[in-house]
Amino acid sequence: MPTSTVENYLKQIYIDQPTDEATMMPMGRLASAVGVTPGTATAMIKTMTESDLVVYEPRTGVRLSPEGESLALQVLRRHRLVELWLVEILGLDWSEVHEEAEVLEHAISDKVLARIDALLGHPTVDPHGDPIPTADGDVVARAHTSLPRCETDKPLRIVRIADQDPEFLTYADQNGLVPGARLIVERRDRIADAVTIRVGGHDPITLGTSAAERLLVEPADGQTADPR
Amino acid sequence: MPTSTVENYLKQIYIDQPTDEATMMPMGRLASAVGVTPGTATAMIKTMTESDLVVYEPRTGVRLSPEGESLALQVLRRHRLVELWLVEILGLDWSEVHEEAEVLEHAISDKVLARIDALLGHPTVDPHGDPIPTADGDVVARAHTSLPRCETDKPLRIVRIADQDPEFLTYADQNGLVPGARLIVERRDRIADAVTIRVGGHDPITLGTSAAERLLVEPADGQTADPR
DNA sequence: TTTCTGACTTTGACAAGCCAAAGTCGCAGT
DNA sequence: ACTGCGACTTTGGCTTGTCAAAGTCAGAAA
Repeated sequence: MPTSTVENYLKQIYIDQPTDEATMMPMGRLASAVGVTPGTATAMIKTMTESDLVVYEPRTGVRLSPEGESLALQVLRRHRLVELWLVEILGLDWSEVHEEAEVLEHAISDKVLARIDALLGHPTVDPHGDPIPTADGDVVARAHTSLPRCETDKPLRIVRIADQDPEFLTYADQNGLVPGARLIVERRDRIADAVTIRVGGHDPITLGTSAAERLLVEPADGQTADPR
Repeated sequence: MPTSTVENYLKQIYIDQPTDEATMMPMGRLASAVGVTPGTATAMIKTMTESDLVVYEPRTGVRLSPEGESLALQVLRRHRLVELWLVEILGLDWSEVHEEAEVLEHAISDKVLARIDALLGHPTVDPHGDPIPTADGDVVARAHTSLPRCETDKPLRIVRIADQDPEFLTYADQNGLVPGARLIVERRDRIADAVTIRVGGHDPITLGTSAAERLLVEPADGQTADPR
């Protein structure tokens, strides 16, 4: 059984994969993702290499082995199911559940997880729209586009908010920017580096591109199922 | 914040208090309760003395300080609420929840605990009949008698099963020996060191005194409230 | 091509917990 | 009062995970 420290390293490496390339994560980035000094990360990754959880190339970076990826997916599954449980059943605010889940994900047994999964009706996405890996490690990712890359004046629906920062999430929530919400891009301004959108009945909002990038959307022409 | 190791030591010291005497727990017993060697316990208790969580007298034993007791009660509250949640909401078997709760009790935040408490309707006893301390550290213990000390032929009700061993609990469950169940003592046999009881509609069962001691009961003359 | 710089690795040290084994104490029994 | 033995404490050592600081490398800049 991996320790919870090892689980965290695995999770961070997995999350860092931008698409699904077999690309290497630089040690510096891993270190700051996990919240340790680079030296610590190097040491940890070396021992994880012994257990065949990762592939490590000095001065290049680190990548998950198949076993490592499978473990990372289990951790992610626990994390996201717990988040959803906290929101749906216990009624916590979606902006604050990430922290809680961060601890709980290392304490939940398979048996309890299975019950929670059933209680929630075998959901496929967490409160932020992130996909929940299945018990056998499949991730059914929804196709989506980052907001700044969308055409203007087309109906869109938010699939996912790719940020865990409570401040950002609270802001999003207050402006109706939750998974499932419908919106259109009114204007894109390259010079101001901003995107103006209109959500449901609300007034238009203007977001900087870097914030807008964290909103992932899909076309909302017909009546596609709500992601939750 | 105390580590989960410290929380476990505190919990074991608290649980060991037979009644509510300010008596000392011998180090040997603490060590085996926590599952470490005596030397480890001595070392740990010394550092806990520094933080004023316990009062330690070399070669005599250890006792909780007021701060220690308050912390122990918080841990116990988490443990027992989690146990009840596992049984009532997730539908796990009461014989197996102790192990699960042992881990979860160190991972649940106050906020989540409060939600679970509310979800369960602010319960006062866990699935084994053990009292759940209130958020501010009060324990409302139900008066009870150990089965072998009861009169024969009087109606009794099980208040509590003072054992966490899954095997014993499964046996108890299969024989209807759950908190709230009614029974009468048919016979006590000093020589055979046994007690014969009859539970509800079941056939009579004969238990050794040491097993019967773990069943705590109260008189069931009138219609007292069910402990759950 | 050489140098410089920033990213990475190595090294030494530390804290928390733990064990095994040696040392010490107190009390029951003579 | 003395002796033994069992319970307790001490000592030395191990593992995991961490940091700080010194050392090294590779690629950008010259």
